[in-house]
Amino acid sequence: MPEGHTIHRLAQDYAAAFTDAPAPRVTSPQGKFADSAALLDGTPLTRTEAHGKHLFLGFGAPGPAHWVHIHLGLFGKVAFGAAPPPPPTDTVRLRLVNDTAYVDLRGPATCALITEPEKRAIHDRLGPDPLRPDADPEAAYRRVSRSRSTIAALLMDQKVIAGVGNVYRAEVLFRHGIDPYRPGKAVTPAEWDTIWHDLTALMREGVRNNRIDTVRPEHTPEAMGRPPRVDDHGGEVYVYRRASLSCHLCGDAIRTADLAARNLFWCPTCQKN
DNA sequence: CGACAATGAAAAA
DNA sequence: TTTTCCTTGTCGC
Repeated sequence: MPEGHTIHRLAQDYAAAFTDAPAPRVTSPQGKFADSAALLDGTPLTRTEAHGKHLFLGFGAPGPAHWVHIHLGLFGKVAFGAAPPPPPTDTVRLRLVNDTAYVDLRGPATCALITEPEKRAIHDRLGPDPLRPDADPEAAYRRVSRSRSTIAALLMDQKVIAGVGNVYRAEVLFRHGIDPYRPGKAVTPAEWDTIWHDLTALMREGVRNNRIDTVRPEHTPEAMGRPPRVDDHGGEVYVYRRASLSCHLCGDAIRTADLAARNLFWCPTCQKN
């Protein structure tokens, strides 16, 4: 379920299992990364880093000589386990194994060996990431406030803000009653400040729990006396994938539409601003 | 067993 | 704006 929180969590988990440890065996059973895997095999994993939905694994010390750039895309997945690993299936793009742990990467949109300058170029084309300490929310607002695109499209644009995906965009707009079709240039500085800081808090919690929860304590199923969620995306939400179900707050039907090539969900009654 | 959807984004047109 | 790529699970026949 790869939005930015997932990738930051993966950076932590890769580090916990493979840094400060003997160099892992690196393989690519699926084959597409085989040459690079052979090059890295036996080199220690020394750093891991996330920016938006991009994951970077640094091999070699001290400033990593090699970076593996991973992007999960829509359905890439990572699976950690205790050593010894099971025989790999033929879809495992990248496997790391040491004496205590293994990790398998399947179905990524990107898994490539890159250099430090290439890595820098990726950072340069990404907007600020609410989960990174170096993030500058003003840089994002400069783009938002100049754009005629809708706020819903801008939140999904990784050049504007990195790490927000379809769930966080729908949920943060609901939480602040903002009409997803409002043009970016009509978003006030105060509103952007609210959106940014709420995203920071929500996504930090997402990293901690490894899932997306956006429902305030007073609106949980227990607090509202309604049945718990039925959807299988993993967390408790207001509108995401709840098309035609009733809004938790006002009871009106949640709507859905295509926006920025994805399914948008919103409550037309609660999000009129 | 094929069709299809899914929290993404780049390339092609 | 449309097509393409990556994988897995589910649904319908």
